[in-house]
Amino acid sequence: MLSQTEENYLKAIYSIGLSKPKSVNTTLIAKKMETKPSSVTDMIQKLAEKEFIHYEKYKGVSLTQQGKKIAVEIIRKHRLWEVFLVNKLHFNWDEVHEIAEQLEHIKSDALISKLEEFLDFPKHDPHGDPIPDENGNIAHHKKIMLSSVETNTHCIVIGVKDSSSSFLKFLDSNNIQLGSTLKVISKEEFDNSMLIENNNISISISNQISKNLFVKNL
Amino acid sequence: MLSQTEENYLKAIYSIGLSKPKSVNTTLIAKKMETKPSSVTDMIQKLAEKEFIHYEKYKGVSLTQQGKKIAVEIIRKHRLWEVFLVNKLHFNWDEVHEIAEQLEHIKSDALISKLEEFLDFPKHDPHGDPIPDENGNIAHHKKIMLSSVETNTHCIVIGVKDSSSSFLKFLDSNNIQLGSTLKVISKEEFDNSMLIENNNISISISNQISKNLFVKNL
DNA sequence: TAATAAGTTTAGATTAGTCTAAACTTTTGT
DNA sequence: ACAAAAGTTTAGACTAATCTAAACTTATTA
Ligand SMILES: [Mn+2]
Ligand SMILES: [Mn+2]
Ligand SMILES: [Mn+2]
Ligand SMILES: [Mn+2]
Repeated sequence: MLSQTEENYLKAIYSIGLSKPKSVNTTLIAKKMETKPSSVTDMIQKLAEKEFIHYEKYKGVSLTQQGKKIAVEIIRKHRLWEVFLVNKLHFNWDEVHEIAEQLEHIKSDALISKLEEFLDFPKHDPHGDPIPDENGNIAHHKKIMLSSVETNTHCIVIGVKDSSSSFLKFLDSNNIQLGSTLKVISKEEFDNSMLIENNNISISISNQISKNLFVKNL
Repeated sequence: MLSQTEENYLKAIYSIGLSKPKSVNTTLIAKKMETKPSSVTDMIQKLAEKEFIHYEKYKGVSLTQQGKKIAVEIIRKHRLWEVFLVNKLHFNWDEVHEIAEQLEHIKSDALISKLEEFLDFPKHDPHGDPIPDENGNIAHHKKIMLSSVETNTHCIVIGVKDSSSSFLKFLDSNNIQLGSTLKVISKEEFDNSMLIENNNISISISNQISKNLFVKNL
């Protein structure tokens, strides 16, 4: 049975791998895990030994089939628990990540399958990220950033890229949620900020923000 | 912050202390924790150092105020999670202990208070054990064993002493739940077995069983 | 009450996860 | 192309939790 730490490393390697198609290296893992590169080296040697990752000295790592399976299972659990925390316990979407970070390590297949049923087989977590099914399949629908939406077009918010509490609180304070319909009023060429309309209220949004909001066309 | 292991030790010391009013000694803790006495000695020295227990070499241990507070908090979390698993996820009462053993270590005060509210402030876990309130107060109502109920008397099942899966499954197979009304038909002096009636069906019950069922008078 | 048994602690290892400092390899930029 | 910078690994140390074997203390009982 894997330790929590090992599970967290596999998850970190998986998620770095998604955004960085080049090799997942020691420094990136260290940053993600908030630890030192030397600690990472120790751990990846152990994980390679156990055949959860491919590893060649100085060349970075990638997940094996086994390793990927486990990473996705942890992500599935993490996201289901986040749905529970928001939908059932009424946590705000910026408060759930830390707790899910712990809950994702509870070991019980029966628990997660009953939880999924209790939640009515949700397809997305509270930040719009897809929930893998019990076989590890993830529905990756392609993500359009709000920043690339044409002027005078309507769109619906379907996810956030950055789930930091500060970003989510900013969205809350502007009444932007998953499902909100936004209209792009104008774009400022100088700094790529944009003026958008939400609930008949116009808001000015920096490029920093609009790059972190995923939308779909209405 | 306490480790899971430290929390489990404090809980074990607390629960041994309830049944054994004499000193809680190394061997008993080792048995409960399924570990060796030498490991227990190491741990109790650490817990004494941190002032969670009183400890005198060769004389056993007892919880300090701080230690007791933590033990009760863990028990509160354990029992609330058990209620969640049975009432919301529809686990059977014999399946929840192991999972709650993990869930009880999740660190989040907000989580447990929202969970408690979600469950509608339950007073008892699925085995009839009282759930401590957020201040650590436990309602210990005195427990009558079925074995000591008079012949021809009705009573209601309010708890089980032994929550082992095998005992709970036995009760299931005889349709005995918390809240079941039982009538004592007769007692056998020879082996202290008794004949009882449940849902108009009579069942013969060994003393082993009747000593592990808590009831209240109807 | 003194020998034996039972229970407890210590000494010395082991494994997991982490760290710093030093050594080593790869990449980058003249 | 080669020196400096950046990145990675190793060596050695530390803490937490566990173990076995040996030493020690307390309880039992003849
Ligand atoms: Mn999350
Ligand atoms: Mn985690
Ligand atoms: Mn339990
Ligand atoms: Mn536990």
